[in-house]
Amino acid sequence: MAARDLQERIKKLIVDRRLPSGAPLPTEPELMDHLGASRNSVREALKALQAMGIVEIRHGFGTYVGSMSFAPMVEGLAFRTVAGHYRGEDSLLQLLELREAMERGLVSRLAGRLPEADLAELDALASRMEREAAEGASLAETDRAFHATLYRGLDNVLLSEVLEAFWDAFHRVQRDLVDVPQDPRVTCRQHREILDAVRSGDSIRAEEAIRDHFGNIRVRLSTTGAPRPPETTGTPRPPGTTGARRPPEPHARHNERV
Amino acid sequence: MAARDLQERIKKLIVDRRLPSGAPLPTEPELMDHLGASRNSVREALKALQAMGIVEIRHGFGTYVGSMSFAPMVEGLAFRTVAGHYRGEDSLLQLLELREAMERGLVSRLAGRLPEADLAELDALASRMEREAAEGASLAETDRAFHATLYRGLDNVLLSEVLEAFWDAFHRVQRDLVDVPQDPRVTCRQHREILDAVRSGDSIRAEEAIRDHFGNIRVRLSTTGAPRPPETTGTPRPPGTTGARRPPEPHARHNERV
DNA sequence: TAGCTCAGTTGGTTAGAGCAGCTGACTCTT
DNA sequence: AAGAGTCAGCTGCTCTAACCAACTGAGCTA
Repeated sequence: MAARDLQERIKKLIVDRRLPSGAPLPTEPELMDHLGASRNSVREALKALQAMGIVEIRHGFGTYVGSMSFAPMVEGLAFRTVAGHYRGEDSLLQLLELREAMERGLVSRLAGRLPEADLAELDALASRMEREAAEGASLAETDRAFHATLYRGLDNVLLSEVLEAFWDAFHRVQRDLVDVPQDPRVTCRQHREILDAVRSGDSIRAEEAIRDHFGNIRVRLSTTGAPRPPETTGTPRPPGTTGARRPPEPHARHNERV
Repeated sequence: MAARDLQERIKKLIVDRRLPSGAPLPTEPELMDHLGASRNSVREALKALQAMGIVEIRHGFGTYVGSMSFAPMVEGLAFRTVAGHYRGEDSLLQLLELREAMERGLVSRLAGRLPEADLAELDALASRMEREAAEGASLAETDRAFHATLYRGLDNVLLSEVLEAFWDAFHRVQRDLVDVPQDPRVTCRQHREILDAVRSGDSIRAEEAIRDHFGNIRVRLSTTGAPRPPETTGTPRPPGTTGARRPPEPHARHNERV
């Protein structure tokens, strides 16, 4: 009766007091008093809120209103993808398609509308990428910056963050799961093409450039083999005990909508 | 040193044992034993995982591998939007733009590719919406079903779920924050137009239909006034105590990337 | 003045007890 | 024998009390 409520009440407290990101929340004892719950329950509620990015906890320092970034979503998305991958689903490909769908829909909107400053920055990033490719260094960070800079011009923070979140989730999973045999030069050329297309203002061409880029990644994904299994440790729990517990049963979803 | 680790280790346990959604996890005492932590710490870790949708807890029954739905993301996204709205940001509009961007990018892909069965279902939904509009009933549920059915044909569960999550977040916030004076007949006509465009296979027209539809919602949003403030209860904490706590300071983001 | 130590704040962790929801088997009634 | 009610024994939930660990700022020391 209390637990779900506590989270709700803490959130209400943040909204009611108009606390901005980074503002200090009451301390645990104060919350115990204010909410009329034990320290334990308060902490569990805070932990859950922390997992949602709503609250930020700093040991020996205090709890604060979180930056509400999408870091937790990245976490959940990445795990979902990894778990699905090991179960033989094409979850990684689906994640890639999600990114592609968003970027394709967006790039046409900013073709020809990007200010010269952003274009110059993208130029610099493309050059850096080429240099890194020549040196055999990792392109990942530059690739991330390229995509982030590209969509910054949309002037929608939420959109940018969601895109970056998807990028993060995809790359984290990709790094952990598959060894991608990539040709850096192709990647560089495709980024150049995206940039050129956007600069020229040709939205059709820009969309095609994005499609080619993702098509390339897609091919790399599909060429790598089946999931590589991790070691299976631990003993599976013996299912034959009495009591309240009902074994396996892929239980019906609880997504009751009100 | 333990807490962050515990979550990680529980996740590893799920992956290593290949537990599918709905599979039972070890009980709290078993986890205490397996992880070498106290009950409290285990519970806090589980609460965090629950908030991320990775784990599902049923009182008096057991803990299970979660459905990994986007319900938690909806929660976080909705809260972020509400908080931003009350701080005077146009967070709700940004959320709407996010939905529009995705749907615009996707609808062109399925123009002309939808099987007749799906088109028939969409027809039925559009009719239902018209009936509801005539009766003065709420269109929300039918609207949700329409959009969900539309993108089901993409055969990408992740994509569908993300879209539905965005829809849910948007409507929950809209319902809580603003009173939208909507003309149901316009909404119905626009859905018909989307359906017709998709059926005809004209992807340009489909994209325009989506843009019109969202443009309509956008107008409705902007006509409503400023944020309606909630009551401000409770006393702001006195900042002048000594000790470890540092007052306000919009702290620097901790998004250190590794 | 520069540096250190220490007190007092913060959250982190552990332990033990009892409460609450659920199931399956047992018992009593019909 | 069939049905309903009860109870034991699982499950997770909440509370209390104590101690540990991170951090800051004031005051002491050199």
